[in-house]
Amino acid sequence: MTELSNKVIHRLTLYHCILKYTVCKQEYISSFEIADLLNLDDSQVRKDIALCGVLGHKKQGYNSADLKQTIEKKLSFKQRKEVFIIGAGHLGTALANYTDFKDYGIDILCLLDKNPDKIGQEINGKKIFDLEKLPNLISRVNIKNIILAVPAEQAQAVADYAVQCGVQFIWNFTPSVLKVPKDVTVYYENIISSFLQMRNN
Amino acid sequence: MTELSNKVIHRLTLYHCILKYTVCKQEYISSFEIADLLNLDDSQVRKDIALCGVLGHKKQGYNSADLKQTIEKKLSFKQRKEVFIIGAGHLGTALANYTDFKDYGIDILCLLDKNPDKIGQEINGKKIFDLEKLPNLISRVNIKNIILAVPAEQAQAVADYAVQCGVQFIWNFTPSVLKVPKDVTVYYENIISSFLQMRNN
DNA sequence: TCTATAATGTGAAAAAAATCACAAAAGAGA
DNA sequence: TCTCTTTTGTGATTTTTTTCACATTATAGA
Repeated sequence: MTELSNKVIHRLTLYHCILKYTVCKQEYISSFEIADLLNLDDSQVRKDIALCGVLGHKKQGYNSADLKQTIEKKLSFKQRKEVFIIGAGHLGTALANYTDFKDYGIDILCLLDKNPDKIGQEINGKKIFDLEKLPNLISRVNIKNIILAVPAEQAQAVADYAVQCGVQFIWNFTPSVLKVPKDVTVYYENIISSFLQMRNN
Repeated sequence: MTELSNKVIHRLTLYHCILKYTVCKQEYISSFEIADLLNLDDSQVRKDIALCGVLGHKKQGYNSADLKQTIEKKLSFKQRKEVFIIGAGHLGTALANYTDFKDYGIDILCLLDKNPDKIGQEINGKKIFDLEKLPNLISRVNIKNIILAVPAEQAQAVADYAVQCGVQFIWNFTPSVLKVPKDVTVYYENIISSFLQMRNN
């Protein structure tokens, strides 16, 4: 079982998006159809699919249901990752409301915020706790993953606090680079960067 | 003036995030410092910076203010792109509230939605119009760019309508692949794909 | 049953990206 | 003033990714 590169994972995710909608409409899908929708080279699509171990059928293409399911397995949609969202502002709220997350293995346990008006409220069935409760929560459920969705100015300070509480993994939605110890992983989600790339093309 | 690749743009955006915070604290920053914060190779940082045309100083590094400003120029932060947000749900609302956008050249004109309860309301000073008004708006301001932030099930139908109204450019925040004519550009913003890449590392 | 063709699967080549390695030089400190 | 060190700038190399090209073959239709 080969490791997939990020590029391949990204494309497979897009193939899966296509399959979600075509699977009930067409039994087979060809590499040309997929390539055409995404402006890719068809041989690349075939190579990506080959990495998943799915075999196509000459003159027909790939079995949609089979391919969809295999991508899900290969990308481990069933494997769970539980996270706290820190920051219950607009972005944190949008993420907490993003119901698709669970289909891909993302479980949002609850939100944390410093704003007393927000503490105690619920978003999409998820409680908002006082940020001070983070150590309690971590020791109780032993989850050390957070989504950071606070204003950029507060990002470093909140990250420092989270790290101090034992957080090991930060999915950073703020447009800021975090200084963290070597054993803590930060993954940058940067909408601005996407935009600038987009504009450049 | 060389074209920058998407990878370079992505990294430059992150360097800029660092500079935003260090520029007032330290006059010079070295390729090693940047590389260390982002887990990159230092020579790569230097090559990226060289592409911007910024010269460093031996034994000191790069002038922070100069580098920051040059990145802004190179990535055209000042160049504006005006967009409508289609979908005033949680995601659309979060995006409309994302005040940083304007610093990077993104101007959100207004939102559009089909929900009568939302039409007429305002988010962060931006009006929510009836989606039916899209043709009027397009002809009035001649902006043909949209951010698509509707539920995935509706994405294709709404995209079809938008294309029919003359939209040329779609920044697609829904987890779905859109079938559009060849002259329409779709740019996929896929949080799920990021997550799956992240998990794989 | 036969044939034409549309699709796969995959080596080979090309292009792009990342890493390595090191000369050069500017500044710090003796 | 001299030396040592730190950091840049950049060729060369390696690795990764993409594209090209085509042999193969299963199926649809005659």
